[in-house]
Amino acid sequence: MKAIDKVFKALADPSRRELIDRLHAKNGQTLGELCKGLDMARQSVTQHLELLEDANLISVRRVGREKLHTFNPVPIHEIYERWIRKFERGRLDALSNFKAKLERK
Amino acid sequence: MKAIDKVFKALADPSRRELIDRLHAKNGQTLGELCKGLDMARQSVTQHLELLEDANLISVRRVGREKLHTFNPVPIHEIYERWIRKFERGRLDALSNFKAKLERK
DNA sequence: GATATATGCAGTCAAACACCTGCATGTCAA
DNA sequence: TTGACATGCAGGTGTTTGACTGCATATATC
Repeated sequence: MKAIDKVFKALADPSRRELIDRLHAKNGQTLGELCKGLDMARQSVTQHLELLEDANLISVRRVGREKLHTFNPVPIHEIYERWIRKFERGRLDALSNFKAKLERK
Repeated sequence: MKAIDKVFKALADPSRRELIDRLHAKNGQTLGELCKGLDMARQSVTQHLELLEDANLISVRRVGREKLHTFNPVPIHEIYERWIRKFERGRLDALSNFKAKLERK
């Protein structure tokens, strides 16, 4: 499976997007920390995190008996650059008009 | 299911993203047209299109015996605004610095 | 060492997904 | 009106997903 496909798949689930949001708000959280308030079993959270890791959206390091998670924004940038940006053509044009106007001053 | 969830789900499949790409390249294509080159049965394509329509990513109108499809960029804009943009903070800051510099001139 | 805590591993299960086939209906055109 | 064409509808199937439970292992703390 292509890397970009994994990212889109990973983002398809609301629980996983919430996990990303939480890590973006506070990086380095443990598995246990991430479980709190996510009304589902620890194992389910683990599975979601594995999927996110496989899509390179988070990275993991062990410290003692704890597992610390870090959000990686690169794949989301790539999705934006390679796929979403082309649908934002209008806005990009607006920006380049803005620049052009300034250069004419 | 929340509207934004439907959009993410709809984007999770590569075939559906290809359909969007194709409609973005050329709007108003019929079902038959969209089937060509998409190595799968017509019914499968229909299902994908239904899902895209449900996510409001395309709209459909009938003309005679044909079904014409039109791409709607709004949900993708919304995903960008409501979810992706916050991870692009660095770039946004760069833009506002750019503006600030200009205003100081 | 004993106990509590954090996470890992294996297996189960229902529902959703992504595909298919066969037949039906509706529309255009000769 | 009849034949060709575009799409719709119903139902079937194998795989993946998203959740669970129970038990195992590793690490910190007393």
